[in-house]
Amino acid sequence: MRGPTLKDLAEKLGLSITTVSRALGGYSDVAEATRQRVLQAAEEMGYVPDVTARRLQKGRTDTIGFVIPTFGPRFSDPYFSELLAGIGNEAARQNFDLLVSTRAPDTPEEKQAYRRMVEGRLVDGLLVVRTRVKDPRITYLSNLGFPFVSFGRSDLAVDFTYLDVDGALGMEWVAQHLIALGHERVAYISAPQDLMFCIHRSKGLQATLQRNGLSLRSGHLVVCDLTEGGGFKAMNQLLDLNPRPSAVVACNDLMAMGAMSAAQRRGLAVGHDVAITGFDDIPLAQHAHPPLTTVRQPIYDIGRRICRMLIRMIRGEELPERHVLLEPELVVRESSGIG
Amino acid sequence: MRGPTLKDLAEKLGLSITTVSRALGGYSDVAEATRQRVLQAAEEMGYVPDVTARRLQKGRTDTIGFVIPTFGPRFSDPYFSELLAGIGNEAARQNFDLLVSTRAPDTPEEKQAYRRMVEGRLVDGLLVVRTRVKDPRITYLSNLGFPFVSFGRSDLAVDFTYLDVDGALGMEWVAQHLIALGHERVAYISAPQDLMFCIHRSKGLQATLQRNGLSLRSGHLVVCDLTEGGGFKAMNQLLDLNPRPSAVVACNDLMAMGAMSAAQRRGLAVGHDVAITGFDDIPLAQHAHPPLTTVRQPIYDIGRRICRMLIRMIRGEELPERHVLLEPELVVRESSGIG
DNA sequence: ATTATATCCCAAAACGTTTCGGATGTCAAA
DNA sequence: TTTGACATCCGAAACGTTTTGGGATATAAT
Repeated sequence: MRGPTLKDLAEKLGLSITTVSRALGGYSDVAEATRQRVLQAAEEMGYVPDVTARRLQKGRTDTIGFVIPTFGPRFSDPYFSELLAGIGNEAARQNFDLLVSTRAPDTPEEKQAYRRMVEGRLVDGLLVVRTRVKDPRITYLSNLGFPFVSFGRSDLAVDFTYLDVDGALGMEWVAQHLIALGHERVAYISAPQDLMFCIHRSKGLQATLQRNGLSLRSGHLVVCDLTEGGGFKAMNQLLDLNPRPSAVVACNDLMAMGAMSAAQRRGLAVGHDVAITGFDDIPLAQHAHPPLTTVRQPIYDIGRRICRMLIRMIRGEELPERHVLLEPELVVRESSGIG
Repeated sequence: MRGPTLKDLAEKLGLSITTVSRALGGYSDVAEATRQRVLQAAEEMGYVPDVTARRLQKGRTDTIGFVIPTFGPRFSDPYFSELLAGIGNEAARQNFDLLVSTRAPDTPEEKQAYRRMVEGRLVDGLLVVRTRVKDPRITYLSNLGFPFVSFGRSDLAVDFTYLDVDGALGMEWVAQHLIALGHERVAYISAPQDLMFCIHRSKGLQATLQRNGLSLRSGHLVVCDLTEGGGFKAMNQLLDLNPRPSAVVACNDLMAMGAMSAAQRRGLAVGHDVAITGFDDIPLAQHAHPPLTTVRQPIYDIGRRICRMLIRMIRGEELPERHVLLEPELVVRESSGIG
């Protein structure tokens, strides 16, 4: 059941382990004829090097780690599957393996997953996503000098390599769009405020409103989790207000979909009686009814890019930019107003 | 930067590597006092065993592999993130690591990913999902006798361990539901017919229609990929027909959402002018507009379960059932008819 | 004939564990 | 005093690679 080893090959060929190894490694100090013999025997016997042994010897794993922050038992987020596809494809392209762990954020289990990957030397570098205020993961990794790239900034004093999307700018566009449509009672469905991306988006929204003489009235900011269910509940709260908001900005698309659902269940026409916007532009946004106005960030590409940055870092290459801030793109569809 | 090894600990304590190792391993042939000394020193120096070295010695990896079949660059599927969460959480609970690869199905790259994991001895077992007709992955793994559990059956002669949801039964219920509502012109948006789950669903649908004197008319079966975009295009084709179908059954929820979108873009009221159903019951189905009639399968639990089965298998334990077939559940919402 | 230079090959160490088979010392029973 | 039993510890081998630092042989230059 277990495959042949270098030793088996060497014995069969009457060569030393060293020579077989070097032949396969393409070293120039083995005769071309021998090399061919080795190659052929390896092929015949179905030799595949034992990755574990190689890792132990080389002192590196050629593996990158990714701890996915999952919430609750039903973690169903199209956003993450797309990010994962980007990361996975890029890793494969560069001959890296990908070790994945799914853990609830800010728990001992999450901490343990990071420690295991880092201190157990399971991976050469880590990808950190959904950065949080005073993110302990970043402190931990920075202190150790362990290679990592984060998708999202932080409010810590330490300097680290990250890629982020300018959420404040995205929300500025959303706000301007809504203001241009004449909305004055704008409400905001926010994710928990310890998430950095949420903080940036909130700031962008509120700053732009204020610059235009508006603001979130009391009760017009409601916090919920990042799911359709959360958005649904939050929207119901908002619609109980009197007067109710004329426009509702959600922190991501999933929440926006939930919000639309809540409005529609009350008989309101989204895009008419109330404007709703999201953030992310997941593929479903385009096929929602009505199609969702949102802010696009290239999730798949982001996955590839942070993965590429990390691998460069691991290889010890100099990164062209250690801090990347992407401009998102406003995508206007019908949920924010028809006509 | 690299952490301390057993050797470092042993030197510091004036003990042998063996004793330190056995002390940490909780063996009874080391004095309690020594054990405490070792434990404390390990704690102080922040000793964490090198997982790679341990793997090489033990001859197993305590890792399970999972190759996610991804389509195209934008692979955004809530279904998979939920499945992954189930798998990941169960694996972690049992102290297994999870190695993930993302590859397009039926490509040389996919084959290579499997070979690497198996023959490179990177994992102790594999999870196979989205089984296909004459699935080469199953043939490959069966021939080698490599431990794996599949989510989905196959049409191969070989016997292997699987868990599946009875798609035929699910579709039977969908069909009966639509027939009870009086529909006679039922159309079907199918996924590529080399996917086993699709075959089962198709059969269930067609058999039930036939048993009731109905059938899919020509042009009423259209095949597309498993995305919203696919469903959207397929639905447009169906709506160009004259007479157009009065009910459209989609092979999964994502496609159903696309189909709804297409119908609505033509001014049709879903659930009124045309009935639409899905399959999976992703969380978004509930918050679609109108909410989507669909068939529920417990994706998260399935993830946990196949993972648990695989780990049992790896541990050499006897499985209570090698073939599990779950009954899905019809969830009637408004997209199939209002009133 | 001697020395230099390639060319081809290999033994042994190393990576950090776990485990097998003793080795040593102590103490009680014979 | 010897024997056995027990408690505690350790040296060395093993897992399968890669790499280091030569060694042997043949050919070419002096």
